[in-house]
Amino acid sequence: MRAKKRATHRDVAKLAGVSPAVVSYVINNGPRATSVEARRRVLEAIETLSYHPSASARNLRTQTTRTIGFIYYDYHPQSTFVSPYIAGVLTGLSSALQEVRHYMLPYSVGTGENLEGLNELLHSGRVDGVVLRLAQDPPITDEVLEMISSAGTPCVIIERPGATRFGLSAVTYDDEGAAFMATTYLIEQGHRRIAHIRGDPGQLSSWGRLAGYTRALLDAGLPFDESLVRGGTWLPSAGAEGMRHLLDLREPPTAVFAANDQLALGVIEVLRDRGRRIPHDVAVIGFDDIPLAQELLLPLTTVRIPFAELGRRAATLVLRAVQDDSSECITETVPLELIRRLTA
Amino acid sequence: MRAKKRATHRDVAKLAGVSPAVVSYVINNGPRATSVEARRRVLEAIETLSYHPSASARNLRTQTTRTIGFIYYDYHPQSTFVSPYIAGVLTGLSSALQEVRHYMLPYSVGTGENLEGLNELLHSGRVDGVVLRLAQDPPITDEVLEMISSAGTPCVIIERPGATRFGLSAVTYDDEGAAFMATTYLIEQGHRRIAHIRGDPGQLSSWGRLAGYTRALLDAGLPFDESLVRGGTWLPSAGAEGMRHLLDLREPPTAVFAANDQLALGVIEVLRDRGRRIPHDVAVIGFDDIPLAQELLLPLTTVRIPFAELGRRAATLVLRAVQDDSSECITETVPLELIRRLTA
DNA sequence: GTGAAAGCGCTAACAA
DNA sequence: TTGTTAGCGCTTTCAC
Repeated sequence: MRAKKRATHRDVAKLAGVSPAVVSYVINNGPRATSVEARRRVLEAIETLSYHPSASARNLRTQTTRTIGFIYYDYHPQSTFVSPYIAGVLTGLSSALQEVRHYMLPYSVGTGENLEGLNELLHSGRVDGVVLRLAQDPPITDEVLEMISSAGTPCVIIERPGATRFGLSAVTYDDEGAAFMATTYLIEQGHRRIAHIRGDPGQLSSWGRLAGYTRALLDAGLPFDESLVRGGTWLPSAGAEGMRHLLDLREPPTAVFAANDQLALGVIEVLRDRGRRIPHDVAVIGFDDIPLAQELLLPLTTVRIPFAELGRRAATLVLRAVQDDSSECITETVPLELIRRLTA
Repeated sequence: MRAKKRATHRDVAKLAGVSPAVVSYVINNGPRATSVEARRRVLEAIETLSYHPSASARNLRTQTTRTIGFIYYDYHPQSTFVSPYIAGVLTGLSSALQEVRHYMLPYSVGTGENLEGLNELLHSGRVDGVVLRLAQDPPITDEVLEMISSAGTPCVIIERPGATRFGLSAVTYDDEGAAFMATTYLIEQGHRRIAHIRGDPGQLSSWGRLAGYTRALLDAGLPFDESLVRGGTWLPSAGAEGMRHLLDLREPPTAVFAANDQLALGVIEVLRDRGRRIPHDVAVIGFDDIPLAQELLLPLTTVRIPFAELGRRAATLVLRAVQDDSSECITETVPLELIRRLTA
């Protein structure tokens, strides 16, 4: 059954009694006009033969593939896609591409041999362009950027501004501004002692969020109290430990701004164990808006990062760059939003 | 810069002073042997020209693409990849493919027009085979299966046994058996009143898990008490509501087997609010082992579904089917494991 | 062990 | 409006 050979455009042409060129004109609606009659016959022949153009032949002929690579850095080879961050981007990117009949080819880098594979991917013409989502720090980053830049493949970076050195477009967001917004919101609610659980100091986001928190305090004329800043990783356990320390303070905070939702989860667990009421005794704000945040018994107030939107915008930018070689490279910053739920 | 044309095998041949055929022999290590000297010169020329073979040309010539499609059903277009289920499969599948230098092309179905796109994907020769991960019930399923089957593309189904009607291989797991195992474990711990929070009755898993729970009770000579079965969706809220009812019973259960981890999360929140100690007063077991399960302050005892492993096995099967057209179709069942943590 | 040449299936330039 | 044909870059058969 699979032995039966697929029909080609020649078969269609023969059956329809036209030349192969006309078949192409009909399929592609151009670049030449066709008579109504010819068109009808071709369409009919296509139908009866259940003809589908060969993607490989088209790709070769047109030197284009309708495919965009999604290059991502592999933090945890065991569970890459499980991270809501990459997953969200992937969702937006793939659906945006699918809407315009393009395909997405995910490719993970992180190990040396994958890097060689990436080079091949970039140079083999398998993709028309790429979207990049790398971690913000590891040394691999520059190597990858260098590789992509020198391959000349149109590229858009997600979540990493300032790749301007390589002349690449980017879609990013403003950690500092959002942290400022979240903290200011707490202040407006009347809080005066506001703690911050920070993330991994090895990642830029962590610093941006800390900076926004600090600026909000200073702007409001509140003192910056170092003992109110805890944490140091992105995991719930750090949130829990941080909160325990904070509660043991002589003057505990009445509100906590956690650098991400996982930390906030840990914070909340401890508050519950200690019998504190949320948000009455202690208010909590997270960051990211992971899916679980709204499914909790006590839905989490948090700053939403619209990951899917990042992916969609990246799709638009990269497609534009593919189409118009001379399009200038720009950095888009998507606005972040405070999602008010029940914890603050 | 991007205007500069890429080198082709002819350029390499010319520079190395050999014929194009030899370049091919060297690149592919065959099918003909080459002299050491010729090989050296070709390799050198490749290096200096930084030549990379064109994927499109190869695909056309060899009628193969080193690409496997991953077709998935789009429950939530907004957050497809966020589901740990699809995400886990994707992780295993993509890394297994990448290891053998293949590519993965995710394609979401769920809307009518995507279905037409799927047909094109299958017939255009853009992929050598596909892996399918559909929901277990929606009507779209049969249509998709029919389409794939008639396209003759090698295909492996994930998480859905009994597609034997279409003669497709499958990788699946045993819900009933695992539920039996989990419940039996609770019985062995001395529990006599064990509740079950079930999932969405529209999905097969939900029934399998209920069946395993029931069988375990009967096997142990315990009565099946209908009032101990609650739930009806997969969401934490159903777990919470179910647990509230259970606690209000005249004789509340001492253990709960939740049909998935989200439900277990809801169960646990309620137990905490009501001041019950876990697992001392009430033991809780979940199902799935979502990433969060082990990050909780009280890590969750649960049945692990090795999603990444499902993906890896599917990769193996589909690659085999692609290579060997006549390979028979088989169903692999991956074993499920009880992960003992702190809630039971 | 190597070269010449055919041809994978398509698009588009050229000619009519 | 249509037919003819070259050629995208590669692999592989055939001839040497």
